[in-house]
Amino acid sequence: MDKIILHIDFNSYFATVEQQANPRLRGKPIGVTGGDRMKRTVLGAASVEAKKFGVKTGMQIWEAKRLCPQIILVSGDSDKYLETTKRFINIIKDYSPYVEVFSIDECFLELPPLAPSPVTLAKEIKQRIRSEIGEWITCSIGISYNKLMAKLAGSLNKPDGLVVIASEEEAIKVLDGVPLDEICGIGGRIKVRLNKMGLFNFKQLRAVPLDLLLFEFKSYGNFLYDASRGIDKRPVIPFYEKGEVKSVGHRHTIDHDTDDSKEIKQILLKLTEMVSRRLRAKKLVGRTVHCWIRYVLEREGVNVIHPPGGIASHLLFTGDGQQITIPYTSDGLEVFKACWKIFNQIWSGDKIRMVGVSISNLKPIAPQNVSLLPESSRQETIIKTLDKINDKYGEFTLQRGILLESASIKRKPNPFLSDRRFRL
DNA sequence: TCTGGGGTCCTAGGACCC
DNA sequence: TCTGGGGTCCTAGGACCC
Repeated sequence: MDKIILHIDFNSYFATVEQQANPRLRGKPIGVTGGDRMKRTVLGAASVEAKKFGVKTGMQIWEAKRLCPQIILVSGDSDKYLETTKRFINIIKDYSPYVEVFSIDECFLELPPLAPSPVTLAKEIKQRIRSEIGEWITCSIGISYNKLMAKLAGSLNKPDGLVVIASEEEAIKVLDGVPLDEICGIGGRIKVRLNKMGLFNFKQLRAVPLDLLLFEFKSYGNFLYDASRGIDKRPVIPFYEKGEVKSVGHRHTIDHDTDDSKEIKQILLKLTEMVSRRLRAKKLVGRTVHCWIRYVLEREGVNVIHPPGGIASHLLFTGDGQQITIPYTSDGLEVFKACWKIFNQIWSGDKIRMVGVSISNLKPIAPQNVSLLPESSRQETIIKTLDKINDKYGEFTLQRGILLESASIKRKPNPFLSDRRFRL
C-alpha cells in the first residue's frame, strides 16, 4: 500500500460511554436522548443491546419504545463525551502526528512510512482504549490506502471490527458487494438519481463514462467516477492544520406548532445569544446572518414521502429562509436585529415548528480593534461581564432582561446543540 | 405518533465595479 | 446610445456528513 490510513470509529459511542460510567446500564438496551424533554426528540445513540431490537441512532423515541419497550433512556451529557474523545485522541496521537478528527467519535490516522504492521498496531490501539478509557468502550477500525476505503472497511464489521482493504482490486470486490449509499458521500438523494439512471451498484456505475457523470452531477461526477473505482486522493488533514470554523448556528424545534410572534421572538433572542456567545468564546466575529423557519402543514388524506427514502407521512414540511450581510459583529443583539428583520420578511403567518439561526463569513477579532464610541464600549463591557459570569456558572445564568420572559428553552443546553466538530 | 441539531461544500444567478 | 468582458460579492438552494 502506498499510504496506510486507519479509520477509527467508536461503536454506539454515547451509549457505551454511559455504560462505562454506570455499571447498572451495562448489558442492557439503552438509548441516549437529547435531554429532559422527550417530545419530538430522537435518540443520539443506542446501545448494542438496543440495536438487537432494531433500535437505531436517530430514531424517534416513540418508535424505539415500540420496538423495545424495556429500553432505558439516559439523558445525554456532551461534556462527558467530549472529555472521552480528548482522551482517545491523545492515545491515537502516540502513533502518528497525522490525526484528522472527523467527528466526536471518529478519526483518520495516517501512519508514517516505516510503521510496523498496521494490523498489529490497530489491535494495540483497541487494547489501549479498553485499558485506558474503559472496557465497555469499543471501536471499529478500517485500514486501507485512502480515506474513503478505510472508512468503508471500518463500516463492514461492527462493533469492534478490524477490516483491511489492501488494494484497488480488493476495493472493487468490496464495492461490488455493498449498496451505493454505503460509502461516505452518497446519500439518499444521489442514490435515487443514480437509480433513475438505471444504476443500482458500483459495477454499473463504473461502466458510465466520466463525461456523462459530469453532465448529470457537475463536479460531483468526478467523485462518483473515482469512488466507484476505490480512488480517493483527499489527504488526511491533521487537527493542527484544520482551519477555523466556517459558520456557527443553532436551531430549535418547538414542542408545539406556534404562530405567536412573541414566543418566536423569545426563541430567536435566545438562539442569537447562544450563537453570539460561541463566537465570542472563539474570539470571532461574523457578518452573514442566516435565519430560517420550517412549517408543518397537515395534508388530509394525502401520503407524502419526505425526504426520499423516509417514512410515509401525512405531514408536509416546508420552509423558508434568507441571509443578509451586516457589519462584523459578535453582539447577540445585532445578530438578533438582523434575524428579526429576515423573519418578518419571510414569515407567511402559518404555524411554525422550527426556527434556526446561523452566522458565517467569520474572521478573528483584531486585538487592537478597540471601539472609540462610548455607547459601543459600554455594550462591550456588558457583554464581557455577562460572558465571564456565564462561563463560570453556566449558560443563561445572566441574560438580557428581554430574555427573562421566555421559558421555552431550558437553561441546560441540549448536548446535541454543542460542537461536534471541535478543536483540540 | 408522525424527523433533533450541528456542520461542510458546491453551483448558479444577479448586482456591481472597472 | 446603450454595451464587452472579467472579477468579486452576495444570496438562494441542494446535497452530504455525524
